[in-house]
Amino acid sequence: MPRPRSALLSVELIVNAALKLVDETGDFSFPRIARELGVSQSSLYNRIESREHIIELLRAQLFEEIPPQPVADQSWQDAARMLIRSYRDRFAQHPKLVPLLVTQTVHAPVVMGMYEDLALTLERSGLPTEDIGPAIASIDYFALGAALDATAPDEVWDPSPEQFPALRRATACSGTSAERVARAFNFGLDVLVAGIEMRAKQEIY
Amino acid sequence: MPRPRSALLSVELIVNAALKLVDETGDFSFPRIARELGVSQSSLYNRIESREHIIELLRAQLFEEIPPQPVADQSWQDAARMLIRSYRDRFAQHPKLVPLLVTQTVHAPVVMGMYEDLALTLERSGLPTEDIGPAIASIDYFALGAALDATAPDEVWDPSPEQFPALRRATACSGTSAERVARAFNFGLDVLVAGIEMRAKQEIY
DNA sequence: ACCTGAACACCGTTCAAGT
DNA sequence: ACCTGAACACCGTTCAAGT
Repeated sequence: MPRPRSALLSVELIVNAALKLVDETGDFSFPRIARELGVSQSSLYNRIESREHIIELLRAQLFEEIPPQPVADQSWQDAARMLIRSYRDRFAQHPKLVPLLVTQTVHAPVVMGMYEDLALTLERSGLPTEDIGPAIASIDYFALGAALDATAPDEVWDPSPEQFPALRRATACSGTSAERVARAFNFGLDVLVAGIEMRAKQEIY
Repeated sequence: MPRPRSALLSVELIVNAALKLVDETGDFSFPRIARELGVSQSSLYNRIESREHIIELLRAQLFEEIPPQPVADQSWQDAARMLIRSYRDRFAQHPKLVPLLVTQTVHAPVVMGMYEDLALTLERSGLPTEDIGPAIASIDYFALGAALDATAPDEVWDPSPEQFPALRRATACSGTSAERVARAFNFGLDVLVAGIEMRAKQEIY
């Protein structure tokens, strides 16, 4: 008797169903994945270990969808800008996934690859070795925060002008929420790269 | 017949119980708050509207525990550094609360007060008006990311040296997790302020 | 080896009922 | 006005039982 041609389930099917649910509803659950795949809830545990495991697989998925681009033949500034941008773009692909990712430590080796590229790039900047780690972390903080903000619902951020005049001036003509986030990201990216450049030149101590 | 001397419940009691549970376990729930206060779960809904409402009250609590310090009699650089630091310190007070806060939009007016101070400070830097919003957002991203990282469990971040040599060099002697985060925060803070200073001087475009 | 059904210990929220 | 108990529709995870 031949063994069954195809199993009902696979890690890939589970991850895809989870991602689809996240994109559509902002979250996933075992019951809903099982329903989506026409399978019982408990059978999922034959392929994956836990909810956290699924989240880790989703993170890896984010880095496998868009292959990393070679970056060695540019100035370190342009290379850094490119890496940070592509990091952000991965999150932008599935914005609703971001909140699920930020509270969990990274295990996926694919993600490490990007950190490695960033480390290599920052070494070219002339930044002292002990500053490379902090620089990577700072960039990570910034990109994560920006990704989280992009997730937030469009809210008319109108903070009672009479109480907060400077804030009103600052947010007066800031356009749509997406434009606001994009401008903030571009600004922060320039400022970070410029700041790192100064630090590398020892112009700040 | 006199009315009861004191109600069994108050918003303050609920918020304090929730914060205690978060500090101890990393989360709160209606059943556990109710048990803590010796009260039925459904009675909580007489004082608060939803789980999200409690989270918003916890955020406000974070800003009321430490009163904001006056900041007008310093250089804008020192003032900015101070504001960003105190922002981060609020999170550090209750690290396990941070993951609950980052995925929810801000409503608390207390928080707006800090943004207003930051806006006033950045105006003094000479930054063009249209850059103030992006600057505040970038700082917010950075501080939030740093706070999230401080929450993460101490993990020996040892990424198989042979695969990621630059990453290994960067993280070689980075000490404890708390030290690592502190160094990253200090580095990023300097870099951000220096970058904003350059931008204000039109030295970058 | 893989899948199912039932069970367990949790959630947030609502609502009729009591005082 | 405030509190309770019961109910509802959800969770993640385990495990004996089937094939």
